[in-house]
Amino acid sequence: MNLISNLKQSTSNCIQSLYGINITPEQVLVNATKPEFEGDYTIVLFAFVKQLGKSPEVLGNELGNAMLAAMPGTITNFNIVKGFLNFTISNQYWFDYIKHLSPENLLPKIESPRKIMVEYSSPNTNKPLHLGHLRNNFLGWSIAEILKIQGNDVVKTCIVNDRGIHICKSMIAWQLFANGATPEDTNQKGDHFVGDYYVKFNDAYKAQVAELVAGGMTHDIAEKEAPIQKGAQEMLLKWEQGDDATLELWKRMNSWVYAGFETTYKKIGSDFAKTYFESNTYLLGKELVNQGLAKKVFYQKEDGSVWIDLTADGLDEKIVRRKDGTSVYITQDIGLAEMKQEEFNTDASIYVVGDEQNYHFKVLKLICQKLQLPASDGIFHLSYGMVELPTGKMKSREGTVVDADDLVDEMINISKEKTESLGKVNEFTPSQLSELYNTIGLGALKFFLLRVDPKKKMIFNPEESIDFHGFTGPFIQYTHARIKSILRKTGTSISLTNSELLPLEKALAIELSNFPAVINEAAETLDPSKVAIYTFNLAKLFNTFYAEHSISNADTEEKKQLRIQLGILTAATLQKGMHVLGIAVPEQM
RNA sequence: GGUCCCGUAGUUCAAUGGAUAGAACGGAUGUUUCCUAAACAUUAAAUGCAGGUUCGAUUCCUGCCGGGACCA
Repeated sequence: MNLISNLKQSTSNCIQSLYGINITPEQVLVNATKPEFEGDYTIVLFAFVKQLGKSPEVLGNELGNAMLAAMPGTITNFNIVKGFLNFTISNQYWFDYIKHLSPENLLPKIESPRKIMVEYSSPNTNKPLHLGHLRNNFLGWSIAEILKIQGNDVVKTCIVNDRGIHICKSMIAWQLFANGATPEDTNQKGDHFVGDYYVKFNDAYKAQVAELVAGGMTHDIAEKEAPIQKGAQEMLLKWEQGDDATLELWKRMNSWVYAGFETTYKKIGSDFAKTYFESNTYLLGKELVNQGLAKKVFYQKEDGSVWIDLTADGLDEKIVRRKDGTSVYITQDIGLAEMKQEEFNTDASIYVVGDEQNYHFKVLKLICQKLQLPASDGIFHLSYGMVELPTGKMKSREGTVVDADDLVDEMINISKEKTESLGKVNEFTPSQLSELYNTIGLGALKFFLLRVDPKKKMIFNPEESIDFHGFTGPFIQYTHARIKSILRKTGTSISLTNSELLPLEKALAIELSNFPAVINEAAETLDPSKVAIYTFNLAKLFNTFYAEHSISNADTEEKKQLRIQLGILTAATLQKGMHVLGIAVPEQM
């Protein structure tokens, strides 16, 4: 049990034995003591003052003395300022703490691991990945790793939206404008190649609409009558009828896209235990709709369309099957939920999907619950905010998207220039250099996107490149590399003897001890930014320590040993923290 | 029309109802005979507006103003 839990439990026990009143450990608020006051941890007394009918001073004294007796050797002193009871923790406690900590036991495994699915990425096959997808990919991967490092069994999955009208748009544009060209001919990445035809479709479509409007047609009708739009719709119909030529073209173009995606996924580190394709799953939901009709979860209107009434749950009525019998988006998701559950039988299923779909997922979960699908209570929508440009939302049709591959390449380039200008790794081989540039460039990008609370929308300014200084990935990578550089010189076999910790040494010990709680909180709230902020604070604290105290030239041998141990533990904690963010830390940079 | 989310230094982000609202970038000023200056130190700078609940509100409630998303 960690110190903070002990303090809470002990406070609860002491209040029980002093006053006979039951306060649960969870009700006890323990904070780190503010630097301007004496002490390490603070218990906020105000919460109990009224219930216990004591003044904060009297309560503080009685509780303080009882705690002193309850945790001998750990608590050495206490003081009371207003309603705050500050405890000083013994030097011996912290010394023993870091003595027994090692890179192998930084994180205790949780007692009751669960099997959890994380679905993320979810690309469309009509265009390449953009900045928004990067946030999704990094978040999904990180959440999965955070849950995994706790000891859970995690399955990463991906659903590819590989069918529908948007795919047909790229297909028809290719037929019309490509003259049979392929990605190989044009030396282009397949996803970009196909994406270009999606853009070409929209350009042609706009031109045709404008022409029709000029000829006297209203805008609304022109949008429906534009020949290229009609062509796309006919193509969709043919696809659904299983027309051979259409299916062949569809498979061919999708295969180009998958090759492109694979390159990008490999580069950014996304991986999946299983990839689902909507073209394989979209029919399944229909059967569940029939079952739902039989169970009277759904009802049919006169025109034949099928609905669910969610007004009792504070939502609207929602269509689940069109009058022509075709499935809607949510029907497919019901089918997919069932399919995943059958295959993996997980306790929980986390969907990493943008917050524009909040309503959709509320409905999905409710429907699954009402259909009594297994584990539908475990459905959780990890809703993240959009990445916006200073000018507003990114729109692929208007060419205002920040392309994922371009951005990744740019970041790697900047890290190359920066590294070269510093000239610290001149002895690296070309392949080591290239790996380092990747590590740093991607580290900067991933950290930038993960350091913000996922729920909040974030703004990305393409005019200003992502920083390599301050609250950034490279800052932490640098701190790690510097520690490793020291450890290469001092060696890492050490023997610790008792010594009095200096304030910065103690501060490091306390910060290191917070790591498990941070991981647990990040897992509970599904928020990697907690880990990002923690690793930054730890690195910053170590840098302050580094500037203040020498490790290899410490005054005494026992100090040197102690500081080497702090270095080992800090480096290992930074490495683990960054790992769950998908960021590698170099030995040298 | 209905539902939901968001307004914190110049900018991008923090702050389970707790002490004097933290960081980073940008601005100003310093630090390299000594373990990597992608670093460290000092400094100026903010809770949209008006009420309410509370010992205590950036946080909870109401209204307003401003931005965004979704449903039909």
